[in-house]
Amino acid sequence: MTSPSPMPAPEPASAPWPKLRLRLVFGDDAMLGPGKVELLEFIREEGSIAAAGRRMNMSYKRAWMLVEHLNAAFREPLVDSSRGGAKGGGAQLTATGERVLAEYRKLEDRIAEAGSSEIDTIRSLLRDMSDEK
Amino acid sequence: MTSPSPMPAPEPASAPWPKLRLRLVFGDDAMLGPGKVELLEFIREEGSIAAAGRRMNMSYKRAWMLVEHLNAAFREPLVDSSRGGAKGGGAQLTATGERVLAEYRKLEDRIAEAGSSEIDTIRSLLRDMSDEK
DNA sequence: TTGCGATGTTTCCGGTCGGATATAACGCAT
DNA sequence: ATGCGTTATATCCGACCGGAAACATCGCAA
Repeated sequence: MTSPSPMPAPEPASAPWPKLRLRLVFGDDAMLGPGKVELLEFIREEGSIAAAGRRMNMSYKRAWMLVEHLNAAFREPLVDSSRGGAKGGGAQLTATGERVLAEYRKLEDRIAEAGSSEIDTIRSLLRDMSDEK
Repeated sequence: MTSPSPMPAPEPASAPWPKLRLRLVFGDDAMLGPGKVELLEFIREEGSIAAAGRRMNMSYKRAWMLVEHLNAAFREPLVDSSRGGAKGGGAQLTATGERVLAEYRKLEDRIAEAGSSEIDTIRSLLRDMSDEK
């Protein structure tokens, strides 16, 4: 019988390398990558551009600029922000924003699975990183 | 019946967007992405780091630095270079270099296929790029 | 009506990245 | 021995990026 051990870790936890990052490039300088996506995720959780930026160790200026670029790149804005009000203002994802976020995450999963073979091969060729500074 | 039109284009040719880029991150600043891989490919074709760099509009300094980083990141070097000789010197991929290059390209193909559904969805949400400056 | 907290916007400035440049080392051909 | 073309390496410097900070704006609450 299979061990009933309550292994809560679906991933080995000892081999996060190499980590896969993907970026969608559409146009000369318009792109969607891990950074903007994580920002979207944090905006969704925090309800604020500033708070999301702080959580990512990012200046408000940069966070706001990324949101502006995101909103400009898509037909409909991904982030809806408002000033004033009880809590001073805030921001949340639009339906399109939620959609893009979900789709990107799904894409990540699909890709990690589809490429696991090649990734393993490349990892086997990598230098051991246990002694890196 | 379906039209027997000799549609030769499996892709619309007008919609290369979004283009997918992937990067393998292993460590704090060690990574493998489209840039280094293309450099590997050109070194293989040109037999020279300098020529490959020129082909990519890249200074020799930068090209050489990328090769150095590549060689440092893997157990065995990916590029074997030599100075002097009839043609002044040259560089070519090692067996490991060929392997990594091929594996990365294969990974790209696998991923483009596995993620086509999500990519299409995201593309449908993108602003039309036909009128970009 | 005053205050608050967030968004929106501008200006300033320092660190860093990478190009340009110069130079040395190398090994074969002539 | 000299020349050549490439690899290898150091120095200099301008451009660009992004953070810091200051400030204006907004709308509700007290």
